Amino acid sequence: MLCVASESVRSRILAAGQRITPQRDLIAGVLEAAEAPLGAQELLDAVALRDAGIGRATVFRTLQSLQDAGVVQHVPLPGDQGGYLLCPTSGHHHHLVCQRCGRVEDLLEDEVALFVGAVARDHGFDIDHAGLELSGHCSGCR
Amino acid sequence: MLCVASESVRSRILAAGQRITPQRDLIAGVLEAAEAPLGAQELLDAVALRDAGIGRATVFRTLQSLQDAGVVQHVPLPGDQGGYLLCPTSGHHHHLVCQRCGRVEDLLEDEVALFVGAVARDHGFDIDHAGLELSGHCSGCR
DNA sequence: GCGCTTCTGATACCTGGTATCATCTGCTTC
DNA sequence: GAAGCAGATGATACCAGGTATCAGAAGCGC
Ligand SMILES: [Zn+2]
Ligand SMILES: [Zn+2]
Ligand SMILES: [Zn+2]
Ligand SMILES: [Zn+2]
Repeated sequence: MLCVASESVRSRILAAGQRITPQRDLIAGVLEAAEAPLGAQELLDAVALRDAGIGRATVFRTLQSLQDAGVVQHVPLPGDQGGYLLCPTSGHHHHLVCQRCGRVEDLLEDEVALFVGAVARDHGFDIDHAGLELSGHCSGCR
Repeated sequence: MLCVASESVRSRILAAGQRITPQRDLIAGVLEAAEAPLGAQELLDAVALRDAGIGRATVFRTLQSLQDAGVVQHVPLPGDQGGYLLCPTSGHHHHLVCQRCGRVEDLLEDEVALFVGAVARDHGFDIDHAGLELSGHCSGCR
């Protein structure tokens, strides 16, 4: 099989008990090569460009599989529906996105945990889900 | 006109330069009476229950108007598309939602600003948009 | 290679939301 | 209180993102 995704991504897919198929390999490869989170339509287009035979449903199913495997995260963005991002690190974490160049940085989860803990304390809540969508302009785009 | 929304909500709509119509009054009233954020379908149903003549487009347009007027906020929720919430305070702020009873509390914006400022400093970003989606269980539902 | 299990593509469908446009109505002015 | 106009409404069609179904195809462990 012609490999499109990196070996590490392929092994993360396998580790989640999922099969490597040419479709998954290609879709993961497209996401891995992207500089910024890809929106649904962007991803569909980019995939169709490389193999027009891949069905719409397969793309969305693969996205779901990759999210389940912790390889891909959906990042909400202000205004639109957000995009999909292939992160080198597995597990739940949060992102800071540059609105101009699309550059993405992972937040320091310690800092996030500190904030969430403080909110939980102040409000007497058990917080078991935090979605953070931070965006702005990076040092280069300011 | 039979008033459904409170006088304060009506005056906030007027203050934003928008007209009071029976439809807006009713939709705002439904949101004002809700205990928890209403999803799109829930709102459509609740509105249709009170006046079946109100069109789908009007409901969504009114939601947009109320958001523009700062009267309603869209709150993202884990899993689904989130819901619409009529807040007593205008302006951009964030929410903490109980997943069980739907209870909503406003976050202390000072605390949010502190966190966002720390992230901005650490990453060298200008952060100009922060969407926070915190949810968990309140003291009563724990 | 074999076979089980999973995956795929086509298609139809669903939800949330927007565009269009002819008609109607809240609000201001007189 | 009536007139007139900007702005709102409802019907309808449309769009994007995403899911359900199902017959057929193909990955992987043996
Ligand atoms: Zn990441
Ligand atoms: Zn940038
Ligand atoms: Zn609020
Ligand atoms: Zn609760």
